[in-house]
Amino acid sequence: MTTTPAPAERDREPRSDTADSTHSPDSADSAGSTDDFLRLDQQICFSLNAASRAFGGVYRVILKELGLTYPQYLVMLALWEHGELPVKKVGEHLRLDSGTLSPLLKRLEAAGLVRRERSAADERSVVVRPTEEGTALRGRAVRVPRRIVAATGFDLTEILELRARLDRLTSALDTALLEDAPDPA
Amino acid sequence: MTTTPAPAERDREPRSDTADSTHSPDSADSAGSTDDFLRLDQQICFSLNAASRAFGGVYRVILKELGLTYPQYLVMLALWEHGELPVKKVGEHLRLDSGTLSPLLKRLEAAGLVRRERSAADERSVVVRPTEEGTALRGRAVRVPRRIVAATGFDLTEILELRARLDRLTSALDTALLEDAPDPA
DNA sequence: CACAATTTAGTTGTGCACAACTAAATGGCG
DNA sequence: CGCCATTTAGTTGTGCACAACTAAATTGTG
Repeated sequence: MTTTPAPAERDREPRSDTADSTHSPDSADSAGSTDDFLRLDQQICFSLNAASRAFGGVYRVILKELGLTYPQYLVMLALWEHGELPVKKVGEHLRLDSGTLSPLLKRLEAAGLVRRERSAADERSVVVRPTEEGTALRGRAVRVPRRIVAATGFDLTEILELRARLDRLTSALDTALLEDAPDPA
Repeated sequence: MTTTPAPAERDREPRSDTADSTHSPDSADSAGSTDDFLRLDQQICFSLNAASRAFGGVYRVILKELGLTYPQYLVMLALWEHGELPVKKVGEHLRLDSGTLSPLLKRLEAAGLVRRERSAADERSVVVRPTEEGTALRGRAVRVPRRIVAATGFDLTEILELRARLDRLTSALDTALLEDAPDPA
């Protein structure tokens, strides 16, 4: 118990200037009005991040018995759905690039769940397909989503609504990123 | 675009591969329901994850001019709010353990933004406090949240609602984890 | 007081995310 | 045909997340 002296910061009161989005962010300290926005528990991304990691913990426990990590599980989901995919397509489905996928797929291959082979038609492409063992794993994975949903305590309607909202958020953020950091040259 | 021969396996209803002993009893209301749950685009965690990483991209661009990563920014937020904190408390605020924080704080210290010193009262504890430079950075960080909010395209009401929902989700997941995980018999 | 249990940071090892880069194959174009 | 821009995976390096562990200080209890 650290017996912190509690150095008497200013009282942080949830000021009701919240909708004051047009207020100029100019002057230096501005310790009053914009203060609230800097509070940790006001940050949407923090809540998002925390939820994502909380999910990670639950998935870690549940997927342990399948011998998968969560990203590996996502790859297997994509393969179960599509049968086989070039690395490129896997990356599109999962929003991951080869820097993440190459070692991940190598681990899945080492675990005997997928095989990777260069496409004959296009030697640049590497096609990933589940092995028999990988396909068999699907039977054991079927119960995972239900257990996850149960852990959230949300009903299906609420989940669908949240999902829609998050997808819209992701789109907006992607768009903002493209508008802000272009280098079209 | 790889001119995939389109293996025509789009429609899969492989009920036969689930010959395991433990038959899922509950619900099982309609045909194909289990199948749908395994679809990638049905997974709430995937949407959450994607949103979290999309945020990461936006923060990366915005925080670059402050020389901070997102987790480093969160630490600075906590320090700006509380003045100084032992590592333990930082971890509680951010839901991070020492395995993550120790190297992160070391990098912040190397950047000259914080100092770390052993508490005299309790030699186990290490107190983190912002340097003058670290405190000064706050002035430049003040406008970050507004830019983030702008990038989402959400209004404040919607953000608050989403945040509340996510926090509730995180609580539920944490609870489920505590109930499920420990069985040290 | 002695000493075991707990608390607190730190270290090590594994895996993911992503930027920046390399290498090889492909396709377009003169 | 020869050449070059593009596409596709892979590699390297940095940083975060977390489990499992260590070391040291502190606390509780007899």
